[in-house]
Amino acid sequence: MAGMARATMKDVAALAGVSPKTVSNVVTGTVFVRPETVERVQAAMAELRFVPNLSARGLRNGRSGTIAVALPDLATPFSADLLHHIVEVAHERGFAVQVEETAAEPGREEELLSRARAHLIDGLILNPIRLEDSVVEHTEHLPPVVLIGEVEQQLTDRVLIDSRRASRDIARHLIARGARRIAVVGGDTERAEVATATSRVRLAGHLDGLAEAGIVRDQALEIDPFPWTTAAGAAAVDELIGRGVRFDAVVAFTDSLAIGVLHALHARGVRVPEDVLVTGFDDVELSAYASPALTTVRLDRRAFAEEALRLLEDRMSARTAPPRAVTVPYEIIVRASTEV
Amino acid sequence: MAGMARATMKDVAALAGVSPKTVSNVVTGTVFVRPETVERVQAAMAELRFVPNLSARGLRNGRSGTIAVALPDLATPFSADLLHHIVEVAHERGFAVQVEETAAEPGREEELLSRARAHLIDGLILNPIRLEDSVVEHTEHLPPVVLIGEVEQQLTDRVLIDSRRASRDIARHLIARGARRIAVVGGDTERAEVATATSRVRLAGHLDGLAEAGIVRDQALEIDPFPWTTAAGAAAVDELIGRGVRFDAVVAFTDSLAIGVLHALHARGVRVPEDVLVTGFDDVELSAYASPALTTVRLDRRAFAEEALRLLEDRMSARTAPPRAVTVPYEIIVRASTEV
DNA sequence: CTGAAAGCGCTTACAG
DNA sequence: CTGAAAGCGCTTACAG
Repeated sequence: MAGMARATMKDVAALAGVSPKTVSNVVTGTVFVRPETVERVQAAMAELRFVPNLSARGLRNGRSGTIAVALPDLATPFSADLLHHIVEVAHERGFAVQVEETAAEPGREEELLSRARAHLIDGLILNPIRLEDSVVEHTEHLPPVVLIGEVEQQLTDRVLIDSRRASRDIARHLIARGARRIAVVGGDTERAEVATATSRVRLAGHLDGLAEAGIVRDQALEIDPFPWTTAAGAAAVDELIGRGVRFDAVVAFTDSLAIGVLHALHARGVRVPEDVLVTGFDDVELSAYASPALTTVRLDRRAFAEEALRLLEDRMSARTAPPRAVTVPYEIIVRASTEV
Repeated sequence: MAGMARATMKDVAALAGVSPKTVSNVVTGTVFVRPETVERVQAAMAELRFVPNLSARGLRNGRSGTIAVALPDLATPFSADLLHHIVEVAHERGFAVQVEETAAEPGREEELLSRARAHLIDGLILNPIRLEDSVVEHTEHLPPVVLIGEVEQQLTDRVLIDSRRASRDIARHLIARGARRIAVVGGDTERAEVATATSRVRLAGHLDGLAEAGIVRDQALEIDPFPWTTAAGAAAVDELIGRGVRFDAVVAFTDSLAIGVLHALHARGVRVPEDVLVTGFDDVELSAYASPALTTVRLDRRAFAEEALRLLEDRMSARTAPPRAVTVPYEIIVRASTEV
């Protein structure tokens, strides 16, 4: 706004012949003001094109009306759709949304948390990927934080899906269709130490499913590429085949990975679902349009966004209440990629 | 931050035994301060966990350090990837990014522009879809605005691709491969009045290509679904086939549409590229992994983001300079969907 | 129902 | 190189 002569409440007050306080009352609408006064003030605001200075309001109120959303990679279809819903819900509730991306550099989550207080933010919705529990521990120095996704600690409000159970359900689904050697793209027991929470939780669920069915785990079937892009999904299949590993199904831990898997199998002349079954996770829009259409796990992303915002707003008004967890339901969507 | 006893510069000054001014000098780094003083101040800041209040700074400076990015639909793979790059570049240059979505409601672009001054924003990157020129006209009441995409007016800084030429090149490519009856998904001459600028510009380029080759336009081949989702692309093909229209190629104005087109053709037993050639626009990550892989138009989205930010920063420091246009190059990527 | 005063936490001239 | 004062534009008690 540099260089522009913005009108202030004082200007509006002068033009309308009232005090700045009255203008403030009209703008915020918290106090009753006589209708003819309101009208005069509004006319003056219109004439001067008055827009309240939110920095000043923020300084005074200690609130900016902005929340931040931090996601690992904004370019991922899943993240993009989630952001879309969060922006929509936030808009309905009067919040602006600031975005941050955390996957690019290792220290970005910590940096973000430490800067969060500075950045005019009333709250933060964070989908953690490498976040150490320790960082979340000193919450008293942070604005309200809601964690979303595969969250393992319990010190913060969080919105979850039961990924472990979903992943087990996928394993059951494949085993029921005859799969015995299920490759896993996105999970690798040997690398569990450095893996993301998402990877660990989904792998655990998968292993639950194997164990139930009495199938012995074969770590040669597990591969966890980074990052979880479509290209990486395709490369993972090439790698497995290169290793000479036989498999009759592939579980991919995101749809983006799964679409790469489908592509690589197709390129090698492996038929899906006749030779190999394939599943994804997330149900992004394109999954229904993959060839063949992809069996996957759908969660209600709108509900996800709503719950996150609700927790955040509740936390803003009750800083010391005990942390809460909300679980959003999921659903296995069966499509052609596992329809034998 | 409500409820938290945040340390202020005054507190830091008191603890370090200096004046607030000195603390400010240390924080901003604009003035030389004696090293031992710097050290004392930094120790005090660390002890008190001091973080500057950006509302106060913004009020004082008239700058917030935040820019806004407004895109029609954040869930679109193309928008998501563009946002990813903008956030990355903005971060490098010290800006936070606020996002807005404009497609949801008709008046959202106007609303956004009118609120822009209020929302603590130093500048706005806007990908307009229905924006009336009139709105951009009173730029003196807005923060710096850079328009991106298919922009037809010249009153504002803008980053463009030459979509019209790219679309003509696609038509040439198809015609060179024998196509004569090219269906268009995303452009419809009859509906040009209500279409988006993207649709109009790309359709114009397509018609250029037909005209060059002496091919007579057939409006029965044109269809412009809304919104431009994958589902809509599939539906458009069904609609064309339902109309009984024959075609030997399909030009889709985004990759998302094109992937829907591929799916619908496959479902109907139409082979690509043997029976029908298909092209997209944008080169999103998945296009290389479609079946068959998609011929499309690639533009450098990182360059797009960089140019937009550069124009915005230039405009912040020179409000009255004449508006500039930067054109980002594109490239036709030929893949299996047109490889006969 | 409306006014006059004070203050949110910074930074920018103005002095020293 | 550092201090004391003033002010950015709001809103919140405090009076009337």
